[in-house]
Amino acid sequence: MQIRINAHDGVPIYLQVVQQIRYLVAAGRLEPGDELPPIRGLAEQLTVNPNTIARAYRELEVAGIVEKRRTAGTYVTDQGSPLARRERTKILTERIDQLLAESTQMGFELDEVIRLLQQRHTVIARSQSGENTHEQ
Amino acid sequence: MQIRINAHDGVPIYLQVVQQIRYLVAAGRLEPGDELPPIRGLAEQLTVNPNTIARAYRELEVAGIVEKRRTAGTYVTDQGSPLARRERTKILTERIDQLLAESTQMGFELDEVIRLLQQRHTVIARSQSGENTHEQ
DNA sequence: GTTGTTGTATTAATTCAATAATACAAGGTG
DNA sequence: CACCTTGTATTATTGAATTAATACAACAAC
Repeated sequence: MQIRINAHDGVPIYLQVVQQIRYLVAAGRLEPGDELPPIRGLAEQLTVNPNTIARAYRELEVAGIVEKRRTAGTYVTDQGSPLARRERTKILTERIDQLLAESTQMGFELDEVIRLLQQRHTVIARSQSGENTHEQ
Repeated sequence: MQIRINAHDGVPIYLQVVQQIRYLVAAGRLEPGDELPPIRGLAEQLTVNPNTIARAYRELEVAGIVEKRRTAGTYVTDQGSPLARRERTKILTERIDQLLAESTQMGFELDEVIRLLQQRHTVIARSQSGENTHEQ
């Protein structure tokens, strides 16, 4: 399991783990049914307390990314069953409201926001598939 | 100055003040040139330490929302001079990238995001002009 | 100059999230 | 059963962010 922790960048360790595993799943490097490393194993590998990993796994479980089987380990879920669509829409709506509040505050018009959104989408999509295109 | 503080909702007091003043400015209830209440006055009104209000005002100043005149008080800026467009675009780009990452993670397509964005924009715009529609 | 108002600076107390130490519970396998 | 591996629960420690106590500095009005 390729996970890198940076202890001094302000982002809590458990969050770094959550984010990186989310990314691995999103990228298809971890597929439904795959087993995650046991809590203790990953904790040891990262030189971190098992509770910290347990917390990360718990968050991933709540988010519907993984499921735990009591004494048998932690597995990537079948996806599609992560959260009901209604729930996901609710979360997305919150994020969008926040974005709108800030962009309005900064004096952007709606169509400017949408234009930038589309632009970033293509930029990001390209850098995901292609390889290292530049960012910025 | 109509500001309401909720001491028990997890959001730091200074941030609540910042957000509410930002909102007052955005809504036009506070106009360029208007004077904010003196730090001590607002602190007393909210039963809070003056430093807490000072911090809020400082953040508003950094954000370009207000300016301080040494011993004469704190005033809403002329706006238009808040942050250079390039700087604002940079910030907005960060927010948008974050939104895209999350929405992709949750399985939304770009046009779903845009559709919801447009929808929320009209909903919010309506509730702003109308008056107090429900918040929550 | 004195006084009263404005914002500022320094330091201390407090609170809370993150992490760790440690012990517990459940289930599979010989 | 005995044992090993899995995740869980409880409690303590730590460190950063928030808030407060208190004293300072600048300027305007008298």
